[in-house]
Amino acid sequence: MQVNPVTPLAPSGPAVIRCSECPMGSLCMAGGLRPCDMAHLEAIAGGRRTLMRGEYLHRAGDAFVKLFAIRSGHLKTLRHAHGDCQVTGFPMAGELLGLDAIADGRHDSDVVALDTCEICEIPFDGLRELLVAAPSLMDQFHRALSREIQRQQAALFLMGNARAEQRLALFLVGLRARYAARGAPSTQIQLRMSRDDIGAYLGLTMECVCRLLARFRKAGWITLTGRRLTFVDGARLAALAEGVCQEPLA
Amino acid sequence: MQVNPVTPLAPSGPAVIRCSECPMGSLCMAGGLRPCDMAHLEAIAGGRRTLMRGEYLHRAGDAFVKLFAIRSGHLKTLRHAHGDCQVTGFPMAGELLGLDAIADGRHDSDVVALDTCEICEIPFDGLRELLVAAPSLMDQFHRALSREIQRQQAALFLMGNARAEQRLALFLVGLRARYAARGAPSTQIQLRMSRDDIGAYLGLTMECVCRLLARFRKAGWITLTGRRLTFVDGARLAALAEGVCQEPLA
DNA sequence: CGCGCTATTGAAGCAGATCAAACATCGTGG
DNA sequence: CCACGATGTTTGATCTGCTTCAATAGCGCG
Repeated sequence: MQVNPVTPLAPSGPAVIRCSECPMGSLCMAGGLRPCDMAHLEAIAGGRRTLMRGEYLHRAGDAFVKLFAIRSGHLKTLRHAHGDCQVTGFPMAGELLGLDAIADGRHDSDVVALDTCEICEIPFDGLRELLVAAPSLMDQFHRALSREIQRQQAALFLMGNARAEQRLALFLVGLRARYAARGAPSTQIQLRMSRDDIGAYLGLTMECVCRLLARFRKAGWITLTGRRLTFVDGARLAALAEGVCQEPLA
Repeated sequence: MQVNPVTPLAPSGPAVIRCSECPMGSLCMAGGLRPCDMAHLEAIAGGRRTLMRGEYLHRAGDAFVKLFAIRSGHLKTLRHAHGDCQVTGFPMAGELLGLDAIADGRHDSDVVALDTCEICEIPFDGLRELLVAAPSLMDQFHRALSREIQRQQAALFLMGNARAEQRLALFLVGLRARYAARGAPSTQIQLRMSRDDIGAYLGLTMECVCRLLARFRKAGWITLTGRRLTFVDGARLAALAEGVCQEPLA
């Protein structure tokens, strides 16, 4: 029942030093680069860092010096203001962190590891110089920035228009799709975040998330024991996520 | 009572041809550029366009060819999916549009003029070449992208955590701040969008927006006749926006 | 002057929040 | 090994803020 200890999502044993050999290359910035540009990127993306569960990659207010690329592991990004706290995302392997800090040279969110994470550090000053020399990398970088805007807009749309049931369904199928995009098994996944985190991400309370998960389970769309989630009727779930309103689901 | 017909927010009479002379220069991408870089930008940012109220700058699905810089006027950006429609922003003079379309070469939102607008067109291919040649422009561009991410994150936070009263207060003080940042009179402003638009932006119904505006009016914090809004007790409104929970406001 | 659109106000219903309590799960130390 | 507390999850009961539906009022404009 246990998955193979070495999967694209588990921390790899010895640190991989080259972007060209990184299993996440196609998702991270290095995707679609000419080999020589790749070499340049490797040259500046020297730093590695390992985070244990609960450790912070950075906190709101920290000076922005580097971008971070996730080599493996799962994290959550947080934003707070006067007591309230919102989870803004659950970044995972192959994603880029810190893009929102470029504008004013200071991070405005916390980033916490949900499990053991391997992180690449990309000094922004070095990257800036490199972008000028390697246009394909620059394009890649701009796409990454733009995609981040899209992601936020989609999330915003979700919060504004979808009701709880739909939000959660969308969250689940989105999560599944992200694992699938990484070539990882996606019909059965281990949730790395608490119900509370999910709630804070979707703008719902923990209790509400629980009840909805129970409904999905009773409807036979998923099975869920603890944080082990299995998609049983993915199509039905996806339909709900798309807003196709079916029977009110008792 | 009528404002001077020539203000930074009104469409200027004869088209200004040079970025260096554009009244919005400091807010748009040209801010803080070396004069020679400015000249380059002027060279590629040739196209001008005037939109009348209700006209579309572009629609979801349109191919992405140019970025748009707003020289004057007000617009709204829309996103839809299966019937539902969300207003994602009310861009105004000095802001850049289209950054979300870079990633996949296709716009995924509609942009509609709320009044007469003058728009600069910046061919993206030209800009890309220019960025390589002019590092200061590249930095400026990255800041613009990053700031857009921040804006979306802030909006997301709002939707997730703030209740209706606070959202609307935040919307109003935000609007005021944006006028102030442009050097325009900001204690009395003309809303360019309908109550419905405000609702669709804040994730509320039009009725709810109306009721809240009525409350703010009764509390003596604003006056509002039609779309003419005056801030009377800005501090109180700002306090509410910041989440300082005061008396329940009858 | 009357038509159409936007805005306002009222009454009723409901989705999700809040409060509260039981129940797993898990690491830890006796 | 089990008892233990800490943490996370589940379910129930009640409450409330916002939506929905409906009707009226202003306002601009031909």
